[in-house]
Amino acid sequence: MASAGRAFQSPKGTRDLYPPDIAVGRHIESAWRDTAINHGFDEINGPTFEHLGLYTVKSGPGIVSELFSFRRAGGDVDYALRPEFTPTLARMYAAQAAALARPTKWFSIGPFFRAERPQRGRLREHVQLNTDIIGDDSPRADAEVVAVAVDILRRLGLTEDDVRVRIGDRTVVGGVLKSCGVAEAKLPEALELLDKRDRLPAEELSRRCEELSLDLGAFDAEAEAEAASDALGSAGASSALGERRRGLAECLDEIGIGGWCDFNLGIVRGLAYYTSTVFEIHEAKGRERAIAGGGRYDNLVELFGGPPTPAVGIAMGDVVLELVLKERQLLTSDVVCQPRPDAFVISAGKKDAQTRFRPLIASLRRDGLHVRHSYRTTHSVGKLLGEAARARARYAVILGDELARGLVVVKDLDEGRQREVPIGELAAALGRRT
RNA sequence: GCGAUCGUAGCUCAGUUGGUUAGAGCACCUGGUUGUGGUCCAGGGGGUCGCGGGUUCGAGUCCCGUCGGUCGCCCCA
Repeated sequence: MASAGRAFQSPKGTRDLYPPDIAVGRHIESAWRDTAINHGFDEINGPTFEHLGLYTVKSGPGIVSELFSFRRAGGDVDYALRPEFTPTLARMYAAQAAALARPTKWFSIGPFFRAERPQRGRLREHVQLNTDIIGDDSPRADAEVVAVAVDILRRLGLTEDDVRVRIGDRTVVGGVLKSCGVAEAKLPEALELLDKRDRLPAEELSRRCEELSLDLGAFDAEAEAEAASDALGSAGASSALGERRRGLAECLDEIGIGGWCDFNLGIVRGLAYYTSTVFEIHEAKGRERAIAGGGRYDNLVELFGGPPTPAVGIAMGDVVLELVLKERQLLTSDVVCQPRPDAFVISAGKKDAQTRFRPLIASLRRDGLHVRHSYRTTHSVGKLLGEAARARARYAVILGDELARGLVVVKDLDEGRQREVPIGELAAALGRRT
C-alpha cells in the first residue's frame, strides 16, 4: 500500500524552506523592508489571488496559459494566483485615490506565481519586492525607485562593479525608430523586436527588420548618440525627446547613484504597458536573468478605474538575487544566521538544580530572553556546553552546587570567561555582555 | 506547452560485462559514570535504489511509462 508520506513531493517549481533557507530569506527581506522604509515608502499588501479578469484586461487572454487560474468547486467565478503586483496596486490606488497623498509611495513583499516550466532563476513560486511611486510624473520619481533598488543591493554587499542598472526610454526609442524609417503603426512590433534582438538568429532578425523597413545600423548609431548626449542637449535629431532621459541622468547623479547606471536605448522591456522610462538590473557580466525590472506606467491607474495618474515602479525577485549573492560569497554564515539564543541553561543534575530548571527557563522567557536547553538525558556539563556552543548561544547558565548560595554560573561562550551571579539578577545579567 | 539531461541514506557520492543479506564520508543519536566547549575513541539508528510496468532464472544496473530536479526553448510580471 502506498504510504501517503512518500506519495507527496513538493509541487514542481516550489521550494520547501528549512531553517537555514529561512535565514537567507529573512536576510534578503530585511534588506528590502528596511531600505524601502528608510526611503519613505509605506508597506501594503493585497490578496495572493485576484479575479482572473484583472490580468486579462491588461494583457489579453493569451496570458491565461501562463498563470495558475481556478474556480472554486461549484462556483462560476474565475480566479488566478497573482503573477505580478502592479494590477493589484493600481486597483488599490484607484479605490482610495481621492484620499491619498501625492505622491503616494508604497512597497509590498509577498509571493507570486507563474505556471511555466522552472529554470535557472525562475520558479513557479517566488517572493518579490514591489516599490512604486504613484502621482509624480517627474524624472526625480524615476530616480527615486532606482535608488531604493541600488541601496538594497549595496546593503547586501554588492557594488557598482557587481551589478548594473540599465535604463532605457520607450519614447526616445520610438522617436529614433521613426527617424530610421519605421511607420508609427509598426512601433509596438519594432519595440518587441528590439527586446529580443539578441535572442534571434541573425537571418531572422534581418528579415524582420526588413519587414518593418528598419535600418538597424542607423538605429544603433542614433541610439548611441542619444545615450551619450549630455544634459545640455548637444545631440542630434531626438534631443527634444531625450529631455526626460537627460533629466533622469541629472537626478541619478544628484543622489549619488549615477555610477551604477548605464543608459541603453536597447532596453525596452517585454511588457506592453510601460510608457517611457524602463529599467532593469543585471549582474554586471550579464550572467543571470534580470535581478530587478520596472518602469513608468502612466496609463495603468486610469485603466483600472482611477483618475489619470502617472506612476513608476520597480520589482525585485528573490531567486536571481540569491543566485548573484551566493556567487559573490555574500551569503556566508557570518552574515546570514539564525536567531542567536541569549542563554542555554544547563542543569548539573543535583536535586535542587532539577527543581529550579524549568521554572527558571520559563521566567527568563517571560523576561523576553531567547532561552534554550537540552532535551538529552545526560547531565555531563562538558557535553551540554558543547550543545550550547553548537546552538550558538551567547551565554551558558549552569545550575550547580552554587545554587545552595543562591548563585548560578554564567559563562560567556564567545570569550570563555565565567562568573557567578545571584539568581535574582540573572535576567539583568543576560541582557548585557559580561 | 516543447526539448536535453539526471534521480542510490538527511547531504556529497561509490556500487565491476545484470549475480547472495546495497556501501563510504559528513550529519544525527548513545556511551567513554557523577561540574566546563565544536576535538578524540567505540557503538547505533536510518535506504520500498523516485514511482509503476516490462525483459530475465535473477534488475540499483537493461527497456517503456510516469513524477520530480537541473539546463535550454516559448514567455517574462
